[in-house]
Amino acid sequence: MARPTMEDVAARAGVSRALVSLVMRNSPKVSDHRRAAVRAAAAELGYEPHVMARSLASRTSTVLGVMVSDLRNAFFAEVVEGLDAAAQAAGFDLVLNTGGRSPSRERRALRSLLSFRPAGVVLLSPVIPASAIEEASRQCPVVLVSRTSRASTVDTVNDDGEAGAALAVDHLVSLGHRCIAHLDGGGAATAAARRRGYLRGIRRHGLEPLVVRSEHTDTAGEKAVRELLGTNGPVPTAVLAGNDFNAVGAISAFEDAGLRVPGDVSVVGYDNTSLAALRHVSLTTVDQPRSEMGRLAVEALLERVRGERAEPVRHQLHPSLVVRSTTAAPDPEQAEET
Amino acid sequence: MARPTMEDVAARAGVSRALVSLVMRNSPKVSDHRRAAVRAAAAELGYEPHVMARSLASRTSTVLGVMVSDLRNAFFAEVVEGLDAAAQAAGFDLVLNTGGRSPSRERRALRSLLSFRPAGVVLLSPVIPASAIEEASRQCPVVLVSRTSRASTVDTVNDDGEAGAALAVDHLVSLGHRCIAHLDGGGAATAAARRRGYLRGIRRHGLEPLVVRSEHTDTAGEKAVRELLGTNGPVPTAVLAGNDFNAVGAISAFEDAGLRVPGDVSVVGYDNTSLAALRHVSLTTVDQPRSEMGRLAVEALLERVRGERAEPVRHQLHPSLVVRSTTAAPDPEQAEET
DNA sequence: CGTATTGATTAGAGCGCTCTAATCTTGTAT
DNA sequence: ATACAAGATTAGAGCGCTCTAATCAATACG
Repeated sequence: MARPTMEDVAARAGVSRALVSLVMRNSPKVSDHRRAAVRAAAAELGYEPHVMARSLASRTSTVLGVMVSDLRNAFFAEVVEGLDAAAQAAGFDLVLNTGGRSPSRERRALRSLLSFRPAGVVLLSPVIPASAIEEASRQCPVVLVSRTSRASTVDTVNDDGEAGAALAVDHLVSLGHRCIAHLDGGGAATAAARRRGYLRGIRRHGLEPLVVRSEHTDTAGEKAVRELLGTNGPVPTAVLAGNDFNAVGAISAFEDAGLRVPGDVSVVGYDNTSLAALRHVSLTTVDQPRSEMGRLAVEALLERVRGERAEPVRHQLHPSLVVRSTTAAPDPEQAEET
Repeated sequence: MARPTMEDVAARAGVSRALVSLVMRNSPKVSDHRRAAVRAAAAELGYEPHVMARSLASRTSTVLGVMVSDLRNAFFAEVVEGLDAAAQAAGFDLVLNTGGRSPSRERRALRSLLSFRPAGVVLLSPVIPASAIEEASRQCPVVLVSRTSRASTVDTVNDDGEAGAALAVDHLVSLGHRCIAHLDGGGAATAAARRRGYLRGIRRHGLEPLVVRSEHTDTAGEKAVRELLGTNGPVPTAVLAGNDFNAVGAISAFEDAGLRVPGDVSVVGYDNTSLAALRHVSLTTVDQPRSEMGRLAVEALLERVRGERAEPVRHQLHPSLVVRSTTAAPDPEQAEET
């Protein structure tokens, strides 16, 4: 298992270690003759440079640390795919951790990532306090995805949740809905913007807002809808869920209660995860360009690494509405009742 | 951004670099007095050891390379969570890559992982040829998840797909089904075992097998069912899909054709991904213990690393059936027709 | 024919750490 | 006091690489 070193290659090719180093880094100042000899020797030995040794010697890193709060959430998994694609293209590698939405675990995970002296760190929807993030940003560039920051040392990549939620409201209103509820994402980092967008949209159309506190899970969505149906207030003809999972839970609860989606009630999700795209679910939802977000996060990091930029950048991506089969014009009868 | 080194801590604490090294590694042979001084100095400077330098000097690695063919597939994402948990517990970090089911990309990804001189490598359902895997296993321990191998240098972690599929068939038969089709997973690594289990189960009950070629995606599941319904052969009263995605696609197609699940036709998935657990989907499926698989993969690697074992280990996990709402006794009328 | 000049190659120090072997302190027995 | 373990501390080499500065070879020029 002892792999060959640069020294071995040098000996075999009959040159110095330094020359092998130049060849491995594709330096132009090597004669074709020697280059070929080194290449051949390396191939015969199956030699590949040791990234850690390289990193140590060159005082640079090709590692990007990634802390993902929960990989099981398809949204994050897809952002990670985007990160990976961009990183591979730029010759970087990802060191990945999960934080499980627990501040202490996240702190440990972040510490672990930083001990690699990475070129940069991506935090996907972290729950640790801003101070911990700023502290990390003193060690290397940090970019936040799905979380905002005011620190001038950290970049952010978010979708414009306010615009996205407003988009969904506009869609529902244009279908004829007048009573539209929002299942709030509770403590989730993205929840506040979505709620603001919902409220803004509703008020612009002169309607009454109805916000039900929930969470970004399907069971929470179910529970919220049960509560909604249990009150003696008006039953909305449409619901904007906090995210896709929440929406799917809401749909379940409606169907359990004998209401058809979209016949009796329309449901809109948020994120456009692969779940929403399944024909069986076919959820109308707001798309966040996830791989694009991953790409931008890597790009932001590399700009800092290369010293091309010192001021923070706040990427705010334009969400778009994806209309599928869970929204339709409201049932005329029911609409009259309201 | 220049982080403190061991030298800085040593100077501040008034001791040698070697002593700081001992403290950082929790060596017992350091006096309490000095230990406290070093700890204090490290804390004041915000010092954390540089894992790469440590790795280089100690000739050991705390890195585990992970190549995942597709993170978007919840199954893999969940195995990665299991890997992460086990790795963190053992003080290891994951370097993660995706191969996108493309042999050339996978090769590159694997090469990239190996250049870290990792303690071991986990390959999740790789598509590269066995020879490439064996070659890698000469560099460091390799464990395969969801793929088999005969090489004595590589370990494997798989569920017993044959048993799992047979389990599903038994369940359907016990409900009274006599005509049970299987949507084959096509080229997927796990497909063959599942097909074998299906055939074995079907024959043991003296039934006629009906295998439809498909893929492990929801669109393929839909397509396969459309084909099934288009033929003038018997329409099965139950279907064992290749995996959960495939099952969800199949359900869509049945419902589009006016058949109710499970009223007219029962559907069983495979994997028990989070998708299946969603109440809205509530799919009867065969559970693979994903995080356990991740844990076992890490364990196998560490056993090799510690030299505790040289012979290959073939973990074959017992799948279990999770009965939800997509299976029921067949409609008596339709059963008579058959 | 000597001397710049350019391009190709290499020696050697050093990245931040670990690890072995040597050195320095103690405490204890004599 | 004196010797000697046992424990605590440190010097120094080295992990596999990069990078600067120096060396060497080959051509060009007056």
